[in-house]
Amino acid sequence: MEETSDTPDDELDRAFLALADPVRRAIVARLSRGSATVNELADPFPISKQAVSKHIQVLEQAGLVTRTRDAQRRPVHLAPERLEALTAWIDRYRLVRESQYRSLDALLGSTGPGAPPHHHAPPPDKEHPS
Amino acid sequence: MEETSDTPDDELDRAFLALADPVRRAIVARLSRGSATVNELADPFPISKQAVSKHIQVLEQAGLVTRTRDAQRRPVHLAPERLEALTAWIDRYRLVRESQYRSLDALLGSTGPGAPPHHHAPPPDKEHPS
DNA sequence: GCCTTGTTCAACCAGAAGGTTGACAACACC
DNA sequence: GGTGTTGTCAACCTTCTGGTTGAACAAGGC
Repeated sequence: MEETSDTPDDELDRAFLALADPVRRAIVARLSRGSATVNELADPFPISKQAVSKHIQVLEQAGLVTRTRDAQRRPVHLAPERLEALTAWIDRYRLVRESQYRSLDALLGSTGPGAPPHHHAPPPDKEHPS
Repeated sequence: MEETSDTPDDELDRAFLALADPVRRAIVARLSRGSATVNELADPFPISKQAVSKHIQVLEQAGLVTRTRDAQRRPVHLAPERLEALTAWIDRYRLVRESQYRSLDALLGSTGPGAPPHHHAPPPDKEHPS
């Protein structure tokens, strides 16, 4: 069981943070139907183009979109691999594995922030998620 | 506007935002192996318990964890449904249809200044493709 | 009743996020 | 060459976030 097999913490940070904004999610949704330019992306939103440009930069730094150059236009394309990395992360924890692991790990030992936790062996409480 | 059927924007906001922090992701990872109390969760992190308590509140408001009461303890449990809602959202956009992708060139070529004619004929989905 | 454990509340602070406006670079068109 | 479109950069403002410390509340144990 490897955590973060190919996705560093920073990248997960940026990717989740990028999707934590409705404007950026709408941009992703729109890009999934085809690439678009900044103006096209900015059009449906009541905010300035500069703000949308910033959103796109956030998405780009998160690895969720890429950009090419076509004259003065900078078309934006969705980069689905990063989205798959997110589902990969989530899928590791969607399934709550209970009984057998609980005895091993109720506490933890060696984890700093940013590193996935390991296990220890202290007094587990017996609450199960309904 | 039929957002209420699936996952409202606010909930997605909170859920993605909650996962955009390495401490909170580590808490989720930890909880996937079994429920834990605030003290247990706070132990591996170099931050105060109050800070961890805040993180847990963020996760709770995001619907990612639930809490019960056990004497003076407040054990925290993972709530996998919300995680599945996130993968459900992502899965809508992971798949980029190639035909539209290819039509990028046509789009770029035809979208003139003044930008009136968007000629995307095959829009199978709107905001939420199933 | 009092003390200990577990958790939260309140006030506060530094830094980042998201928005604005204005100016400017790059390129196309006339 | 001048004009206009596309997009970004810079400065600025406001709000939110993540952290701190210190005190307070809740439930058992003595």
